[in-house]
Amino acid sequence: MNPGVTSLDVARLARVSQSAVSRAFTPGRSVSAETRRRIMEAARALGYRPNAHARSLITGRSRIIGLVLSYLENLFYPVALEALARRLQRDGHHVLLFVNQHPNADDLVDEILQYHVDGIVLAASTLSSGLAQQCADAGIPVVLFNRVMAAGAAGAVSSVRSDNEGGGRALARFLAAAGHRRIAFIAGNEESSTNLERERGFRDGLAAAGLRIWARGVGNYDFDTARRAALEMFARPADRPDAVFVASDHMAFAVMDALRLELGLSIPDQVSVVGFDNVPQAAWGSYRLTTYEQPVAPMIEATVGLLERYLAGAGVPAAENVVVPGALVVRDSARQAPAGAAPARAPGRRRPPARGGRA
Amino acid sequence: MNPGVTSLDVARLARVSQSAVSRAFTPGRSVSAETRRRIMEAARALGYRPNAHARSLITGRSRIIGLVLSYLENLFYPVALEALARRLQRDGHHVLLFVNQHPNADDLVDEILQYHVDGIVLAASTLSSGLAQQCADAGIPVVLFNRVMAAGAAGAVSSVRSDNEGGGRALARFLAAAGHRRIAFIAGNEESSTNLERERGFRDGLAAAGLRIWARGVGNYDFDTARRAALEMFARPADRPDAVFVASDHMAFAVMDALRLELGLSIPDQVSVVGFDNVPQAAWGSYRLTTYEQPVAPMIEATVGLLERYLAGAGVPAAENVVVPGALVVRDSARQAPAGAAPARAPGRRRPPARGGRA
DNA sequence: CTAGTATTTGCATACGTATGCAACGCGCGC
DNA sequence: GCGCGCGTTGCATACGTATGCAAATACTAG
Repeated sequence: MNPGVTSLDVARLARVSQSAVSRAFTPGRSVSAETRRRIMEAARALGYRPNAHARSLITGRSRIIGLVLSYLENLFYPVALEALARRLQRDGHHVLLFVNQHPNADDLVDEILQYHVDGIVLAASTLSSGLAQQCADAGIPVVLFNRVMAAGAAGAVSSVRSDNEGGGRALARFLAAAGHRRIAFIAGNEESSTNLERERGFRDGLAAAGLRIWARGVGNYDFDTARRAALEMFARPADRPDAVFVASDHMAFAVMDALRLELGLSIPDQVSVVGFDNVPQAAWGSYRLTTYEQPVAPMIEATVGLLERYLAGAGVPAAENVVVPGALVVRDSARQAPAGAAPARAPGRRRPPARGGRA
Repeated sequence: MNPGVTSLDVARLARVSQSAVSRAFTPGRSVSAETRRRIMEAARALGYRPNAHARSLITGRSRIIGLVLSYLENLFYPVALEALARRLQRDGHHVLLFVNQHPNADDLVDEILQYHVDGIVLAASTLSSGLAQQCADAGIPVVLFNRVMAAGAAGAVSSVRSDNEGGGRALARFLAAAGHRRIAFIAGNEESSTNLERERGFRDGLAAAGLRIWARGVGNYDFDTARRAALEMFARPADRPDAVFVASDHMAFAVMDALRLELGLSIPDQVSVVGFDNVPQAAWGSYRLTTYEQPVAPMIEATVGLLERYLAGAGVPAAENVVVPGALVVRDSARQAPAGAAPARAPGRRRPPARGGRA
């Protein structure tokens, strides 16, 4: 029966002081080998485990990272969540989950701060900036994952994201090189930084090829909204786009289904579709989606790196905005440039993901 | 600056005792309206929030539920996770996440117990039973989600699952009624209770129609393993199955892709495919998978209900095994019985999910 | 107006651990 | 042999809150 057994009980059994027990369980504290052995033996006999709450009450660190997210149906987030939890666990940290219910964002701040988390990861492309700012004001390091703050409100809020703008540009170049001329765009949440950056890069890339966006719809990062946007966009055969960039893979699947099954279009013969994220499903046979990869592992590594740097040095250093480079992943959902004209088809693995620079 | 401001600071500013502050923040404690107002005002002015760790040190409740899972790529788990977190948040609880790294299951127990969680939800169809037992021995209520313990080790471990056996039986009946005769099965993890129950129900259902499993493969609940199992199973055209039940939707997608795109088979004309779970993707146009729904909302409700009953009454009552009824969801991935012969096609919503009985 | 009760408040202590400080023992070099 | 320094150990206290108990206050009935 574990609860109730305290460091004092262990101390009594091992015939040492309570402090000794505490020190035995704190790496880097000075305890003789013999004493430690006796203590550990007693601890095992009693089934003792240090009480994390008492511990964090003293030390001021909870070894808990708060994670805020809002929409798990887009596989990008579960995958990132799993990677983050695994990575933090390696260093003895753990993830406390907060799901963002829209109306009461303030309550959420309250709840997070009560737990005195060591850091906060905000992983939701759509999220009130106020939340981040409030937490940062409370002196807790905040890392935005897959998102940046609006330019004005700098604050002590860091961010990690992939190269959304570069990705958008690469996709535009890819579509243009394949000879597409009527290229459409289906946006995610129009106010989200991810969408703004991807769209900007995409427009830039098109402009470089002397093109503009042919048609534009809004999918709001939601499966069914994206489906309806696609149906509307492709309603009139006359001025139908011949390619479409959908701002997330998750929406791109909806678009592909709508085009193929509801409108009877053939992909990529009649229309090319490209997405963004490279979630696992993008590799599935039914989609084989050409997309821009957000490299989860390096992004998580950067996120944890930022957090741990904060934890090591007391006080919150200046905010950093890390941009992790992604990579174009070419599959079969989009027509390709005639051989020799454009970037070659990447057959297997893409270039290895590297640690990002700063903005 | 929130950290550092304590109930004592609030007390001083509001000219009351620290106890009064504590009571003002504990619902149900006796404080006069006027005092509470003054306290809350002072608290707001200082940006005070009660320290959850100090609180749980005293009360013995952390308002934290530990959640253990291992594989988030199957959307069933993210969806359940989101529902669980949302539901718990409503009552002021939160989810602390533990990802099961296989080798060191014992370390995991240690980590969980250190946080003195109020309860544990084990949501992974494949997981060492020892973990559950150890936590239960420590006096913490454990609920297995989508899983039961092997018959022998009863213990104080409760469980919530859907009607796997009934689901398997329903799917068998459905396939048999449609006139299939060479009906195959692709298993998940062969030792998992979910797979055992689904397979047993399926065999029963086939037997009732005078049939047996025509061919059997193992997908281990993994996408690519399932794909390979399907390719092998359908390799020889001569004795090819005409229908296959895949033990989870996640694997069923792999199977459908393999059959259609790698073997050129037409679904459901040449072969019917049915799955289990009814994850969101099963409704997507490319799959339109006929499957048996595990009703997430009622399952979560039952899970939280069990936990809260434990928390209300001190001590852990007897273990309960809740079985939530599911429902067949008929779509287009499987041939249907000729009209009038078998259960009619369900066009829209299925019957509303209901609270389960006990086993 | 008084006695009695219900409600509110403060005091003191406890929860389980970490840590500064002083005391102690040991080994080393001179 | 002595003094010095280093590695261990115990003592005492602090972290921020909840709560039993007694004192004080407000309220009701007679």
